[in-house]
Amino acid sequence: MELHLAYPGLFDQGAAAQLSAAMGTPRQLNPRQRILRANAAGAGALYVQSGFAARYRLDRSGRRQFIGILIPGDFAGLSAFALGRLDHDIDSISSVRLQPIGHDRLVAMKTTAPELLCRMWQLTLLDSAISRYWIFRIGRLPGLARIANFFSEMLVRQYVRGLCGTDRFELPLTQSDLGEACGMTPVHANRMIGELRAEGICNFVDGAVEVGDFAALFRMGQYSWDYLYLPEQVSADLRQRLSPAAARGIALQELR
Amino acid sequence: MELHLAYPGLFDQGAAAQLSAAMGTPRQLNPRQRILRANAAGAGALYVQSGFAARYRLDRSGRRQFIGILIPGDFAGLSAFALGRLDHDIDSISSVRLQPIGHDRLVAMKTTAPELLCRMWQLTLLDSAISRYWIFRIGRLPGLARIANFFSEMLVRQYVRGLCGTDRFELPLTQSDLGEACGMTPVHANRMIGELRAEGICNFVDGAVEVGDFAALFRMGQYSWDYLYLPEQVSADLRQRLSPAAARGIALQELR
DNA sequence: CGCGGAGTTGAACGCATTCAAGTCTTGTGG
DNA sequence: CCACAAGACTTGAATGCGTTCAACTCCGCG
Repeated sequence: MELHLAYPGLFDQGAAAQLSAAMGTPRQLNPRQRILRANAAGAGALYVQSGFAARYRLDRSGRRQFIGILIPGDFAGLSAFALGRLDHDIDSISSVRLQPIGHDRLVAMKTTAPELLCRMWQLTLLDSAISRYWIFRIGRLPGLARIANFFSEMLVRQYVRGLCGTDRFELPLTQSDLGEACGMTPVHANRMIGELRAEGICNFVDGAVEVGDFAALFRMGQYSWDYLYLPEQVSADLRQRLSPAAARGIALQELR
Repeated sequence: MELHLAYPGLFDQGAAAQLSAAMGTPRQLNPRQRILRANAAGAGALYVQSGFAARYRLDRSGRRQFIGILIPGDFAGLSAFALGRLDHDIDSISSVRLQPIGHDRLVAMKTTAPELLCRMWQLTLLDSAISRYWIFRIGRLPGLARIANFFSEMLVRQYVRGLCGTDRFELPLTQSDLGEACGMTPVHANRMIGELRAEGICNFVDGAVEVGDFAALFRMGQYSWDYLYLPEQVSADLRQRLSPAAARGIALQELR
């Protein structure tokens, strides 16, 4: 089974094989299904083999705020394993194929493969870094930049796992979902998308984003991927694709 | 050395003693000093013995977005230990007393005290849960509720460590800081504070919050502390203080 | 054929920002 | 001791970004 080159820099060949061996039989979920419920007791982790899912919290009147997106190669429920329960809900967005790693298998790793468990810790820390970046995005950036920044993250996270190129990537969200992810109304999300389209930066249509101008997208969103802890080689590749000029030695500070 | 009953439910007497023993000599920092710099190589962790600090990221024009507040009993730099570097800056807000736990001490724990390291993992997951809740707060709540919700978190996190009662707590932020924490301008933060004061809910003055109406504060902010993973006993105590009626068997659904 | 969900667009409203001017406190130097 | 500068807080007024409400199109599906 393929691990999507999961988590560049974190898992080597051997670790991926070990992980793969620990996984149970996959289960398939339809779009818009509950994957994990808040407060549910932790019971192992779920590896997202394909499809997209969303972590979210509800406000008093029942409206959702996305607090994270799971893409192929992510784990759901790792924190519930370590903390005993989950503090938020997770729903599938598109059809999703999940592979469980039983609670006992994870416990067993403590003795049989401690450094694998250490990698799991790092995964949860990566999630944490991503959450912090979401705070920055929603707290500091105006609407247009917020969408561009969000798209940028979705692009990079998929790109570094070999799930897409730099000119197009899957994003099976509705415009309402997009609003819930970026802390704005669906109507406003729609308008911001329209603006990005009008400027030729990208086009969000049919559950995917067609990227017209890679560099402009990142610039518009003030995007920086430092928080994703990519290995230098991967980061350099991205920098080079973002700006071939920089690869020829011309420094572009603002792109870091 | 006192550990502030740190992290209710996570550390028992023995673990606290072990932790305490691993700590180096404290260092004192003035307000508004850099504690850790983004991209700095990880070098152990810093226990916050007293004082307040803020994690933040800068936007392109140099304005800060707070992505977390460190209160006494928190650790700074734990994630940098596990991931190798830090993705954000940390500054002191007030005077801060920090006690370092060297990188080597942490590494040594892998073999000498693995379950202590496991608790450290849980701490980082708690941080992660708090970050997610910040996304919810900033993404979904209108200005007034945002402030109330933020105050509520600061109250609960300090209360459960025995750092305050329910009628007043330290919060040595300026109104500008408050704005940076809640994703709004200082001017607007000022107005929201004024409204809370006018309604008799709380008064933010001289680096502390005087709580006029505990329950109203939480209600106004739609606050729920489920994400803090408090032990049931602690949570029950809070519930009881929040609403003595509930303790007499009258269910109040909206309070979680 | 009609329904419902997703997307689009217009117009009015309002929350939050911006700009600006002012007070108050604190610390520093004359 | 007072003068002054700087930072924190406060307040008013104008502006504008984003929400809300509403109507309409498009499309897939029963």
